[in-house]
Amino acid sequence: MTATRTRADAVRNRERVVAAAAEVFAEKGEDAVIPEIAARAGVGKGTVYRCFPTKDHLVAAVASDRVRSFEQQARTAAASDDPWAAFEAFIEHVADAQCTDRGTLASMSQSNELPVLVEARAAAHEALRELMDRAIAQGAMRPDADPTEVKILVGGVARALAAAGERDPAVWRRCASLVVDALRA
Amino acid sequence: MTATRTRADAVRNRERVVAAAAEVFAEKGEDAVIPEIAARAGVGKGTVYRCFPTKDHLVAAVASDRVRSFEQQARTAAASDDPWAAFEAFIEHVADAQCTDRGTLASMSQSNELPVLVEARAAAHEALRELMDRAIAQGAMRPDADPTEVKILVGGVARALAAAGERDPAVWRRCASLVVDALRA
Amino acid sequence: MTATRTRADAVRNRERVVAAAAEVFAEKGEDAVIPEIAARAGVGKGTVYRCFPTKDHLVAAVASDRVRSFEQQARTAAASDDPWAAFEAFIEHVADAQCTDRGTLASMSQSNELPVLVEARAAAHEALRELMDRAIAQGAMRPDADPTEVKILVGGVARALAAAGERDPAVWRRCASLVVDALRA
Amino acid sequence: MTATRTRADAVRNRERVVAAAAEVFAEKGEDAVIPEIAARAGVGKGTVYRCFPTKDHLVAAVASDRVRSFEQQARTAAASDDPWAAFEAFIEHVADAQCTDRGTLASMSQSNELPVLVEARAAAHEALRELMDRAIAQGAMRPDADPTEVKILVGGVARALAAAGERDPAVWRRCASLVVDALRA
DNA sequence: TATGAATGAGAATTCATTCAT
DNA sequence: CATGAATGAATTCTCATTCAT
Repeated sequence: MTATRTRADAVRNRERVVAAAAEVFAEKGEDAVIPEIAARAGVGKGTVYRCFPTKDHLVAAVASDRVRSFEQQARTAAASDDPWAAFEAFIEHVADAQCTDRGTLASMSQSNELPVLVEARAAAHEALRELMDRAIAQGAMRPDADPTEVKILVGGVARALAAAGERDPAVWRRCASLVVDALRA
Repeated sequence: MTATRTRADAVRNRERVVAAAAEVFAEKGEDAVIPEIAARAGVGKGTVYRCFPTKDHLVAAVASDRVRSFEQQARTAAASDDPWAAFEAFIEHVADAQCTDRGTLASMSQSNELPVLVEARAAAHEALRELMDRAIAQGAMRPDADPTEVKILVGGVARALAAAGERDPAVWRRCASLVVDALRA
Repeated sequence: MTATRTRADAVRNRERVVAAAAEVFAEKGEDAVIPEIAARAGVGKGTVYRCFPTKDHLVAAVASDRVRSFEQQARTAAASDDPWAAFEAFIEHVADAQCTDRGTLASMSQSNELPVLVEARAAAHEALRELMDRAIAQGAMRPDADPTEVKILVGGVARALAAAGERDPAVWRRCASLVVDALRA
Repeated sequence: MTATRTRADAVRNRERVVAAAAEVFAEKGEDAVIPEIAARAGVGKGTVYRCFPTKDHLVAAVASDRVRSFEQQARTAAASDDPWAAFEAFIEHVADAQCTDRGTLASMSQSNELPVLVEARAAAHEALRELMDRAIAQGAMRPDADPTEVKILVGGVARALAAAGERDPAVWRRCASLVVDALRA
């Protein structure tokens, strides 16, 4: 019971750290530093290292949170009556989310092979595969469409928009639309 | 004579530095360091700083060289009898070039706004616009195709493939093909 | 009753901490850290600090335990019928004990001047002096032999063997034998 | 020629760093830190790292300097007409030198296996072996005397004296005398 | 009282940039 | 001019110690 109380604080701090990290990664990308994350979270550096033994663990935690969220949305989309429409919406959502942080999270975590992130990626890949299989079965998506290439195109658009510093939502919406067009049956 | 000689040496040094930097950026990406570039060029660090006042100036020089090369190829393609076919070849070439250095140069220079690079980007943009205008006029490219989006898609594929550490040329060729498909009339 | 119970728990905790610390100091030497000692003792770090206000106090406690044990053995040896033989056995035992933990405890506590350790050292010194006085009186030990030098030689052999990472018992047995030879009448 | 001038400065700095390191190691032992060494040498931290890529390299440099000096003295002693007397003098000198820095350098470098130090140790070992072989041939040293044990005893005395904080030269002179006695034929 | 979360000073190390030679 | 030695700010990460629960 006493432990529960203490844990509550720790959980709150951990969440603050993750939230602050997400913010700082989004703003600074590769240049994000632990001291700023700690300051933004309102905790000491030591607390960050208590929650995440290395910076990579923190990156993995933030990135896998996002990837897990994509997975959930892909699963929901796959259960839709109109998988193709759900796929279109999914792509748009993913591009949107990745653009929000200027794509920096994706590039930061690219070489991160910590299990939590590796597993999240695999799960998301499976979910996307199922969604696409249904869209193909529906006859709306070209039969040779592959989840790997979708990830490359969508992730690439996010990265490129970030690189260009492009902020106009219309631009990425149009890019997402091109990706969708490329996959249409 | 002495001055000429000296000037010639300086030019040679500058070229060596740029060449060495291109190599090291391609290999090490963000982890490229000045000492290694200087060593690879066979000059002292001081010489690098004589040619380029900051590391960013060196990045801009290397990146703008590449962008200028793309510009030239776009201009040549625009002069082709079959602009659409030339466009397809151009896309493939650009993707290839960016994959060669694993996209690291692109990401390194993304936030670099030095004039030499800004101008090179603008010139390349114009050249690509002309190439695409001709392909559209030819009726082979969708009329609403925009150079901005092409750069985003192609640059994005290169970045994403680099991020994934994807080495298989077949993968990026297939991605490039999807991009082309998305732009076909 | 409650107070007694509590006191009993506290004593048990203190003993656990000391035992765990002795283990960890022996294994890790200077790299021993409080968190591991606490974990090994099955208590929280806070409990360690309740028992010992600083790490030095803990080191002093562990080291003085060992020194006190040496004192007891020296006293027993001094009461022997053959003090010289008892001295030889004592030297061997001490060298053995110090080698067991690779001499790390001795080096860790070398600059520790907390009273508990200072007093233990003084008591052990007295006990050794008595043992040696008897061996000298017996005519087996050189009359000018001094406890200070014995401690230096034996402690030194232990430290040096630890430093060399020497594990072969034959080596330190031979060194101990040289020390004994040097003291023989 | 120009290079020679520059090198002169660098050499001076390197020597300052080594000297400062020897001082700080002697005073602080394992607690010696690079910033203090740099400050004592009157250079920036970066300069220390320019001379020695890691702290271990610096430790190895300082320690091997000393070991090489011991080697030279052992070689000179081995060439003496009276090897036993030279051995006695050598032992006294070594104990003296090791006591000067409270033996801390010996313990710091114990686990350092950088080639410069490994080689210095091996050379010193050979020199000591030759000196002892001559003393044994002279009939003054016990025939079973072994360089390894001598190093253990002498190094041990130095360490133990350091540990005891013993400063009185008479004490270590007497200890050295005991070591010599133990080795006498 | 016991716990362990939080702290933050401080360590090793790196590297862009400056400047004496 | 070229060189590379020197600098020191900045980064990641550790751990003794404190203190809220």
